[in-house]
Amino acid sequence: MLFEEERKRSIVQFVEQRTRASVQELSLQLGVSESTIRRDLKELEEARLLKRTHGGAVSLQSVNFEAAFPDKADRLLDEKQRIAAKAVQMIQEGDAILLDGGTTTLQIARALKSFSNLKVITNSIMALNELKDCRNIEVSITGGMLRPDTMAFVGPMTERSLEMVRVDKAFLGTNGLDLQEGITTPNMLEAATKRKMIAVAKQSILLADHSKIGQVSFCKVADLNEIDHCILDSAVQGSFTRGLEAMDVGFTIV
Amino acid sequence: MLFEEERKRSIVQFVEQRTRASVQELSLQLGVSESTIRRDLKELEEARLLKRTHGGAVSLQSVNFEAAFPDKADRLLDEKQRIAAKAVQMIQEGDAILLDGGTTTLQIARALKSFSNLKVITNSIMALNELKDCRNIEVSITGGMLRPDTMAFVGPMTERSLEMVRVDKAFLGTNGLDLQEGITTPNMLEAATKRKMIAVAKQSILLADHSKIGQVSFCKVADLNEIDHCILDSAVQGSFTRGLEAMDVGFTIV
DNA sequence: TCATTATTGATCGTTTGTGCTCATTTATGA
DNA sequence: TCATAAATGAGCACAAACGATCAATAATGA
Repeated sequence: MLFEEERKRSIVQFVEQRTRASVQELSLQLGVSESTIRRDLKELEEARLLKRTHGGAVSLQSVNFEAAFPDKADRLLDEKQRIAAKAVQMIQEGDAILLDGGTTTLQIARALKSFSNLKVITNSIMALNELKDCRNIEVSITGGMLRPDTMAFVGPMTERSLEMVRVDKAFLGTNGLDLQEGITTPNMLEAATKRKMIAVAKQSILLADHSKIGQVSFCKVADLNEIDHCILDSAVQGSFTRGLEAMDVGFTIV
Repeated sequence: MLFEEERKRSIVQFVEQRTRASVQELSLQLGVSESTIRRDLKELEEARLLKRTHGGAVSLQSVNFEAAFPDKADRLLDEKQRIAAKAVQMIQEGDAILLDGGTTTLQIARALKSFSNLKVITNSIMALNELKDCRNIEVSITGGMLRPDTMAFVGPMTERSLEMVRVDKAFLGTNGLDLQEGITTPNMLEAATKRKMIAVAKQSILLADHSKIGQVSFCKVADLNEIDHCILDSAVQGSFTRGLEAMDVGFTIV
C-alpha cells in the first residue's frame, strides 16, 4: 500500500505520461477507491499539477497549448472589452470612423453591430470579418500588405487608401505608451500607417490597457499631445494620468 | 472515449487544421452525437476559439472568408483549372501580376505557390487567403468596399490603390464576353475596377470559360481589342474565335 | 491500554454530460 | 417568391460522475 504522497505523485506521473487518465483507471491502477482518487485529484488540481475533467483528469501540458490560441489566452480581454465599450459610447449615429488593427479595436468592431447608420474604415481584416454581414454598416478596408501577426494591412498602399478619406473619429491601438517617448510600435510600416490615421481623423482616440503604459517600442508614431483622447483601464498609475493632465491630453479611465 | 475537455480541444484543432468542419464530420470523427458537437461548438464560440456557421464551424485564426459557394458546386471547375494552368504558364519569375476577383483567377492563385519570386496584387480576399502563407510571394491587396457575392473589393478606394502600381500582367475574369459589346459585368463599381486594372497593366489577359461567351451584362468594362490575350476553353464556338482573329486579339484555347 | 486524529471506503442524493425527439429556424433551389 | 430539406435549439430522460456525509480502519501520542 502506498502512502498518500506517493500515490499522488503516481497519479501525476500517470497523467503526464498518458496525457489523461480516468478516475476508474486510476482507482484500479492504484488499488484505492474512486472516492480517494477524486479527493486526490481535487488537491492536485489546486496544486496546479493537473487539470480535472468530468470523469478524470488531463495533463496541464496538453492544456497549455491552448494558450497559443488568441483571445481566450488574452488575460487582459476584460480590460479591453471595457475600453472598447467606452469607445463605442463616443460614437454617434452617422459617424464615419476609422478602426486600427489589434485586439482592442477588434472588440469595438464586435460592439458596433447595434448601430444603424455608420461608415467604418479599417485596415484590420479581423474587423472586416466581424462587420461584413452588417447591412447597416458600410465597411471599407484599406489596401496594402498583410502583416501576418496582427492581421492588419500596412504600407504605402494603406496610406494611399487613407488619404482618400476623412473620418470623424479614429480609434488607435498601440504597443507602447510613454509620457516622454509618446506612442510607439515595433514595426516601421505600422507606425507610418498609424500616423496617417491620425492625420485623416478629426479626432484621434487612443486605446491602451495598463500593460502598454511605460513601454517604448522601436518606432515612434506620434507624441501624446497629438492625440485627442485616451481610454485607459483602471490599473493605470497616478503619475501617468498626472502627466497626461500636464500635457492637456483628455483621458477616460474605465 | 474522450473527456469533454479533450474533445473540445480536438474540435478546435480539427477546425484550425482544415479551416472548417461540419457538425456531421465532427460527430463522426469524435464518436459523439451531433447534439453534443453543437453544444461544444456553442461553448467554443463563446470562448472565441472558433466561429460557428450554419452546418458547422470555421476557424477564426486567419482570414476565413468562405467562398460564396464551394468548389464542388462549380460545374465548370475543370475548365477553369485548365484555363488557370495556361495562365500560370504565361507568368515568369520576378513578374508583378494583378489578379482580379472571381473563381477562375482564384485557381491561378492556387497554382502560384510554386513560384519563388513574385509580386501579386489582388482585390480578391479569397486569393489573399490562398497566398498569405507563401513566404516567397509578396502579396498586396487593394482596399475598397467588399462585394459579398464575389468576395472582392471594388470602388474608388480600390481604384486609388491600383493607381499606385504598374504590373507586368493583369489576369481578369468577366461575366460577359461578346464580339460586339466587349467585356461586361453586372456591377458598375466592378466594371470601373476592372477598367483600372487594364490601365495599370502592361499586358491584360482575359480568362473566360465558354459559358461567358455571347453574354452581355449591364456594365461595359472594355472593348475586346483593349485586351492583349484571351484564354478560353475548348467548347468555344468557331465564329467567336474567327471574330477575335479579325479584331487581332490573341487567344489560347485549352 | 485508551483517546484522538487522519485517512479511507461506502452510501446516497445531486449534478453533469449525453443522446433523442420535435417544433422552429435557416438555407437553397425551383 | 414559395416549397423543401437541412440544421438548429429546447426540452426531456437516462446514465455516469460527483461531493457530502458517515462509519470503519489505521496511525499517533499520552
